[in-house]
Amino acid sequence: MPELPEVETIRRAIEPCIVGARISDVSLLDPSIAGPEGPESLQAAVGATVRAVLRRGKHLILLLNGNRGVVLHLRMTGAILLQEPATKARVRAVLSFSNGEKLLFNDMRRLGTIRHYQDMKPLLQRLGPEPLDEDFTADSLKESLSRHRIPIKAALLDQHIVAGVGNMYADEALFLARIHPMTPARNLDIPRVASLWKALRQVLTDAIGSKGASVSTYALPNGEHGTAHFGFNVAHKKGEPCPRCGMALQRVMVRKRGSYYCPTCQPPSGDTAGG
DNA sequence: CCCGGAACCTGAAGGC
DNA sequence: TGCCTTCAGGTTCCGG
Repeated sequence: MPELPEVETIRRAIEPCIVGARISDVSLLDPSIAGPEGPESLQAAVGATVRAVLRRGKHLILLLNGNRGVVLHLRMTGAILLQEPATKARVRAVLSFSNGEKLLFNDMRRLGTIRHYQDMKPLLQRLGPEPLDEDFTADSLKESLSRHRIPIKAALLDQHIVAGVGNMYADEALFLARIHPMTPARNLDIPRVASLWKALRQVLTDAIGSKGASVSTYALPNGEHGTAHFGFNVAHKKGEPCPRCGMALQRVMVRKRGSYYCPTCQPPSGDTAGG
């Protein structure tokens, strides 16, 4: 499941291959990948030069002239490949470039999208802060969380509150910060928010260093696997002993999302709803 | 505004 | 063995 570290890893891999090149062809083997705008809308990108490859949250952005952009979102099972896959591929789209490079959009479940934006500004502005940027501080996170009474786990998954965090890294950050996933966001005091802020940045930075977590279908554009999942403490580890205290890790549903945590290290606070 | 739930999608896993 | 149901989760949309 590609989250910020996985998309950032992909960005770094493809950037040197396509920056400065011209998009020579956009081929949609599965037209539904273009979303409601329809496959024709993507033809507007043909002929444009890739000025930069950016990441914003979980969005991968090929920045074109005039603040236009081609935006790829991998959703659950999407992957970007720079070469023909060895086996079991579900290639939904192929972007070809003037320098001979090809980007293959592989996606088993067909939830991923590719879109052309005439102006990137609306997308960039509606997303929350980048958790690894300097303007994302413990104070700004506290200010944002204080406006929501939803469970902190749900708040971390809200892309308007912080961009790029998904189910795995939300659970890992909450474990490091010793916060129960059901705790109402606005009830976290400054010290606990500061712990969470630090944990979020730690978890995401470490995962980028490990080139992402290859659970499910995620792989690098050259087919290699990331290793971040080997460092996980709680994600997808129901029943295994907590690495800190040894207690069996539990899994609960928070807003329909499987949430892994240690019942001892992350006890429900007195004000935790639904505990 | 705030919040919960459905829908999208397909392969794996579990029940009978 | 095999059919059927449920689950996985990022995002958007809809309704109370």
